[in-house]
Amino acid sequence: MTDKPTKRPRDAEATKARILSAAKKEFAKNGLGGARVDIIANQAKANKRMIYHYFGNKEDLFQTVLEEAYVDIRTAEQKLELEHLPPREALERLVRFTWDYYLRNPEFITLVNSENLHRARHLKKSEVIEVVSRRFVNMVGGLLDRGVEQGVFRPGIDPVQLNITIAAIGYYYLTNRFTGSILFQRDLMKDEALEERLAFNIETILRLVCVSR
Amino acid sequence: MTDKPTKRPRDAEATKARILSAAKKEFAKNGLGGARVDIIANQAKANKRMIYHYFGNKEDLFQTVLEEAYVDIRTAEQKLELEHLPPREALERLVRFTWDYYLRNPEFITLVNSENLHRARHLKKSEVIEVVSRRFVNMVGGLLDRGVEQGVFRPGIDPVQLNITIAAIGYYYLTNRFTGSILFQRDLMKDEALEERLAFNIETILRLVCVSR
Amino acid sequence: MTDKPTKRPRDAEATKARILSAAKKEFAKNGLGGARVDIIANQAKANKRMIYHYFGNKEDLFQTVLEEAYVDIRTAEQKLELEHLPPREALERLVRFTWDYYLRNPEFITLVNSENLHRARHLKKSEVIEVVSRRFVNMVGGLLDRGVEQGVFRPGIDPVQLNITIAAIGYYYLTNRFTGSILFQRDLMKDEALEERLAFNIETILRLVCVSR
Amino acid sequence: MTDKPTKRPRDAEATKARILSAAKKEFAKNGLGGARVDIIANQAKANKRMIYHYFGNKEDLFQTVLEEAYVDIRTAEQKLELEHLPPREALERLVRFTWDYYLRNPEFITLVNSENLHRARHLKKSEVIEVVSRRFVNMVGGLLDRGVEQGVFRPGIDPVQLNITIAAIGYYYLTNRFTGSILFQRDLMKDEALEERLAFNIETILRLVCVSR
DNA sequence: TATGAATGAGTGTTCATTCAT
DNA sequence: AATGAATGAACACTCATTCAT
Repeated sequence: MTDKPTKRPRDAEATKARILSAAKKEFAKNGLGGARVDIIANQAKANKRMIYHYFGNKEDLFQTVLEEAYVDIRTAEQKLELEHLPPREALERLVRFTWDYYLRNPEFITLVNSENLHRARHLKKSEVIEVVSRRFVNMVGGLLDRGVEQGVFRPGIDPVQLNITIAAIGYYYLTNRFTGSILFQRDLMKDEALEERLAFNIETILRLVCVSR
Repeated sequence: MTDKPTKRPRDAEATKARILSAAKKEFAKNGLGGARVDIIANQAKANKRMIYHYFGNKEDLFQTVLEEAYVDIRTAEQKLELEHLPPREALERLVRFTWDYYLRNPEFITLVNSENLHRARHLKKSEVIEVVSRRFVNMVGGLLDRGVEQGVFRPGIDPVQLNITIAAIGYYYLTNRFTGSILFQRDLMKDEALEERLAFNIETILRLVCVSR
Repeated sequence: MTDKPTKRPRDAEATKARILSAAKKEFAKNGLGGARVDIIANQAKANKRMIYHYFGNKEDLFQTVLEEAYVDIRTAEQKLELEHLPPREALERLVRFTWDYYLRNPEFITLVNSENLHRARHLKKSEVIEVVSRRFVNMVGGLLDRGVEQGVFRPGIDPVQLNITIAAIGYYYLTNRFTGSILFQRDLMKDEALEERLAFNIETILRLVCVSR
Repeated sequence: MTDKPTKRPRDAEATKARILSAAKKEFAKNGLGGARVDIIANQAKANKRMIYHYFGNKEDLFQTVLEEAYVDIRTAEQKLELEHLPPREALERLVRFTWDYYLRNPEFITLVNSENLHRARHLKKSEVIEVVSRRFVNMVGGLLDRGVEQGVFRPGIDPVQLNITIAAIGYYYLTNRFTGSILFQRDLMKDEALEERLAFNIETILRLVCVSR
């Protein structure tokens, strides 16, 4: 705070951050195998050597990018403060958030796809993941319990299955938007289509979870 | 059709078939970019040169594999004969079929993922796809109409959104089974888990479509 | 023998031979680590890809070169037909041969040096080596026995130690010819120096092995 | 010598020494080409930049290490005080010393090998080497003269050839211990083997030099 | 004196594709 | 119809060395 609080010597942190950002983009665009280290280096306005210096190798860089992506979404979810909303609103908010997050962070989806193509080889080695994941499941579990208590949610719903379903109905639509647009011969990404889909997804989840009255 | 119905120049057709089969496997396992032409040739017990002879190049081979995959699933769907079942049973059957098909043909999912990573570049060039797709949407649309007519389905449901949702809840679970198993710390692929998921998916769709009574 | 007895299709064997020859040169000149695959390919008038096709990788190529070098010298030794000479002449012939071989095949020395720098990592994996080596030790052992029998060689000499010594006094002189020429301030490689050294070596071995009379 | 006998700018000298020691190890292990500047810096607990500051570049560092190695062995040899021993004992002592020195300073051998691979490029530029070398040859020459005078050594032996032979029979055995152990299928480095070899070497030299009586 | 950041030119290796038979 | 040989462009990764502080 005294002398040079912000400026670091030749700014290693900034370089690392630029590399990570460029890597996320490139991995998202082309997958782990298709991504090019040269391109990452250029986009980061860094030297290829720096990537190996800071991140070891391409796979370790991918792992770091992936971990960061998971931590980011889980962190954002924690900020939703669902506890302060009535269960139904909270649930709707979660569906809406999930959809919006995927929409605004399309890299997340591609990274996850790539990781699954590689059988989660990198996530297996990660240590940060479990913690953030567990907290998330508990959050949804708590919401479900609260809803049941108040008589607005059906009892007996598995929070893991619900989580998966909420993710699925957004994720699938977006990851398969290219083939989908051809198969169904409509532009799945135009604004009205996106709004329509979100509404459909909210309806799907509410009908699944809420007691019919 | 008329000339030589039984006796084809057997070797050529067989070689093509072996190449296609090996290619589907390899593309599914490693994606378009990660697949190796050498490996396809070896697995097909064919010569690398044959691949180029019959299919032009790697991308064209991928396109052929992809088209075949879509034709296969659409053909199987047509055989369901949903028209002969009551709407509710027909809908459940469709959900069940979709799930089973993905489960038994995991290559389909990976091929589609790969194609979307490449922004449906190959599907765009395909001509066979539109036909089979349209027929499929009509089938589901017809089912919805019949269900509404009989008073068991809610009116106003978009068959495309429904299709996407039915696919999504199965597809997402299976394509993300590796990361999912780590995130949720359970084996998503053991028998009970699979049965449980199918039941959950049927419930999701029925609650979405059927009138609550 | 009928149609095209000598010419092979696009001559894979010739290419392999050219690669091996170029590799021997390059490895001898620069050691395993210092050798450049590019240079080997160029010198062999072959493509770099061919090296990997035929030999796997750089290390395997080195192993092949090394094995060939050992087989070559052991084969040449077998052709000496020491059995047909009186023991003393046979022994002298062996010393002379060893010296000449090192002199005419300087790559052999450098290859062996390089392999020892790498702790014989490649030779350990070789299967051909043991056979040819054993035959060689037996040859010298037989010669010693014969000399003892005839009363011209001292008894109790270990053939392995003798082998090593015969090799050592030639090998060391030649492998260290560069530093030696500076240290001793004479050109160790001029003709007279070479002749003088050979004579010295013969004297060394004969005095070591023969009975003094 | 006079000015600041005890208190040197300690850190600088210590850093240089640590670098030299680490460099000797690394060069001995991997040769000039295979040695890594990073590793030397790390092992020396110094900064890579220091190496360039104190020694110019990698090759100059190698030259310094090499010179030091030669000075060390020549210095040790001078301490033998062969003049105070009877010729035969003095000669045996020299053979024994040479063997022991190689055994206890294996880096020396590898450094010399590496330098010869590079055609003594660095030694050529050195100025200290000639002095120490000449003194050494003179020492052996003096010993030979003394032995001849006393009637125990044969006349006419070239001290340079003798030097080379004494070195050769130890050096070769040790530098080729890895390939040798495989070729001869015995562990050349176990204690008995080493003792046996030393005895054999002493015998070889004594028979070569001493008059047969 | 000392150090972490940064780089350009390589280095082994891989791959889709074409050539010659 | 089928095949082994050959290639050029690219790719992940490395290294000695210099820059900036």
